[in-house]
Amino acid sequence: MQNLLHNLNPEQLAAVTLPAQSALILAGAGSGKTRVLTTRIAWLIQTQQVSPAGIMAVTFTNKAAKEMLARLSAMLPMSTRGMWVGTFHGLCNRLLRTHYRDAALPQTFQILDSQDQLSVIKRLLKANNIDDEKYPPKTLMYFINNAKDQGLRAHQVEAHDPIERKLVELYEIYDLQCQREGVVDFAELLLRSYELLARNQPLREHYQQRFRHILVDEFQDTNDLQYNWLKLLAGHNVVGGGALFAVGDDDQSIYAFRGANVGNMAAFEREFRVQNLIKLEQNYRSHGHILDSANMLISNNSKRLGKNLRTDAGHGEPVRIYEASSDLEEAQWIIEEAKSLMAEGSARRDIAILYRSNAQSRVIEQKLFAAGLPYIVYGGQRYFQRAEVKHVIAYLQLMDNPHNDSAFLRVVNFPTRGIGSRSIEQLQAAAGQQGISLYAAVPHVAGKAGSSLANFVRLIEGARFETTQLPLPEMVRVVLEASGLLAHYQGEKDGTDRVENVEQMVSAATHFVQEEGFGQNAPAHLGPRAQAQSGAPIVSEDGIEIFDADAPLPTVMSPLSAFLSHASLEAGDAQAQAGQDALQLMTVHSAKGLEFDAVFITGLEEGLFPHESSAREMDGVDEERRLMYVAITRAKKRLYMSFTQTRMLHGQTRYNMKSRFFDELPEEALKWLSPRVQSHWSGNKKSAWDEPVFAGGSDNKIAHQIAQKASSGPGWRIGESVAHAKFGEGVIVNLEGSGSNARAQINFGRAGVKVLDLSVAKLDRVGR
DNA sequence: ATTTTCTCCATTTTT
DNA sequence: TGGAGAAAAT
Repeated sequence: MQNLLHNLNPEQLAAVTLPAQSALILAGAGSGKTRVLTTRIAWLIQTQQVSPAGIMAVTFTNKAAKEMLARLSAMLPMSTRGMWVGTFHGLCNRLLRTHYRDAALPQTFQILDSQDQLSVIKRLLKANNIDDEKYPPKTLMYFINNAKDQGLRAHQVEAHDPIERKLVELYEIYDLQCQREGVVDFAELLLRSYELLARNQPLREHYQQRFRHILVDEFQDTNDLQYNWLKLLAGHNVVGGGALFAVGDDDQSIYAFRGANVGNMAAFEREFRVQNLIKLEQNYRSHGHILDSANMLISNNSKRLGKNLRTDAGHGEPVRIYEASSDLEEAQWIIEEAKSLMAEGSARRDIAILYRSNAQSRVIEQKLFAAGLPYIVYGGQRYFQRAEVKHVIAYLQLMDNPHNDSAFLRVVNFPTRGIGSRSIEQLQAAAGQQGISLYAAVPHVAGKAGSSLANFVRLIEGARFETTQLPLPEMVRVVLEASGLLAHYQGEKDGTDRVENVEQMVSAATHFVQEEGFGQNAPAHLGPRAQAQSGAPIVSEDGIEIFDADAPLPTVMSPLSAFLSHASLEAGDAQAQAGQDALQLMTVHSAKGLEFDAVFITGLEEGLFPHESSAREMDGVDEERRLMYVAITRAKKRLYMSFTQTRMLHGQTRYNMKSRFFDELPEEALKWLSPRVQSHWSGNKKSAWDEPVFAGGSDNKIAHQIAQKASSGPGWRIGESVAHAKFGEGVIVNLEGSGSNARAQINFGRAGVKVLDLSVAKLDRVGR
């Protein structure tokens, strides 16, 4: 106990030991948020305020959930059995598996990932003869997910025009189709379990009674449906409801584009009448100059809950800023700097190179490759998303739930077995007419097509009966053989990677069975669920079936069903070599939650960061600023920022101005490394700007004035920076005409792109 | 049934 | 510019 609270700062201690009421913890970057969350749980249990079974902890990613669980089991002497720790989707899946009947789902319902969902939608559009030019599948998918994220079923969505009315209609058909197939998409997991709790009073009360403490991480990322789900579970406005402990940082809200609503923080404070708002402002990560930069930048946002990070570490190194002439030169500079950092003793894995959009990584990768430096790019394809792995999964899905049409179509003719598009069309017609699945429609197709389809059905049935008694990994092994997948990839040239990936499914299954305790002979120490005896449903006084909420999943779910959920909900790691000692390349978004000794923030140009499309969105630039805030606060000791004059984008050279965010940083914390870089289009190699002029703050302004006086006059060139009285600073993007007809197309960034008559417009040269 | 050619697109991402 | 996905050609 003493041990537990040892080394917490006063704010952290206050948060950990709050009374059992709903509370909001505003936790700044690097303020020990996860530590507070886990210590709170441990403290509640150790002081006997609640048993592990009374606790639910919700996260957004599996990684966060795993980390929390790992830290908890290190902290607590007892088992974490009965505690519900997981992602929103994972916990909803658990709820729906346990109460599948009440949720009107088949026991073996399967989870569609985004890929599968899109394929269902494409199929649906085709089956209903909808013009996919007018209704692009992606648009419909976005429409459906958006509605579900707001908790709305098709009939609850208001349609304002004929297009929307059609989308609503298609949403309705989509849900019916999913129900027929026994599949649910990600948003459906949440909506279905929300509706389950909302409509089923005994069930709702059961869980409200049970979870005395619900703790939520990254609360600023919750969408409306997630917030309402939490409200329901926590028994908001219910006498004796549980306590909701929400931890978040409004300044790090960067997922509005996927439905996250920062407003949930303020709503929570108001609706739960939060007495205890605690701010964690002590930062344990970054040096002073870095933190000052972050603080000043974010102070430009309005609508903040308000927070200022502080550190006990000194100022540290200044933030270094570099202007490059091109994206290639920027990449080269990064490599030189990274090399010198490494020469000073930095490990490669402690250096991160961040960018706003994925496309920016290419140039950097090329230069890194040429320099022979090892690197890892985050993001990309996950293990369970790979085509060959999805094929294996499709066979397994059909064995568990043959009505999954997506799975059926994926493998009915893979490896090829003479079932062409004509046969499939026939089958789809039959299935559509009867309102049944493709699998069920097979007997309705006559002729040669019918018999090859029947053979496929026999293959699936055979595999199922053969493997009913087998442990999961052996089941997978049989499927690899029986499906012909393994042979197919073995016979493929350059197929070694695929053979490897496909065979790895067996070890993935082995690993899963051990981890989750599904094996009959799983040793008792392996996991809480392994120790449980098979539990029978408990029937409440109302006669409603309430399973023992601690019932191990094996009692409600077959190992295969569980494994398939796992494959959908935990796509696996994208980068196999993660953790290796290599430079870390990633988008700013994926850097959230991570920290590095040294960080490069690249491409800080108007239009790129902040991104131009953010200008169109409500509070878009504020969100970009929060993104920049996240980027800055990743750095512990060294922070570099760079921008370029020219950049290749979509096959065209673009001339950009430096990001407005530079104007929002404290000058005393910055060190400008380069003068205005010698422009490659200028013949004059010996300009005044070859010498470093910008040592920092005040010098900068003086240099700026001198530059304007020294070089105003005609003879404009593309790429040159200019100043206009009304539009401010801009970059010449194009020149047209000559003499008195000469006009310049100028990108003024915030003011947009203007075409100005050079004989009329008063322009000044700018040396930044 | 596979390979080649064309067309389209282009923030950010987890589940 | 370059990658993915679809249509077209062998």
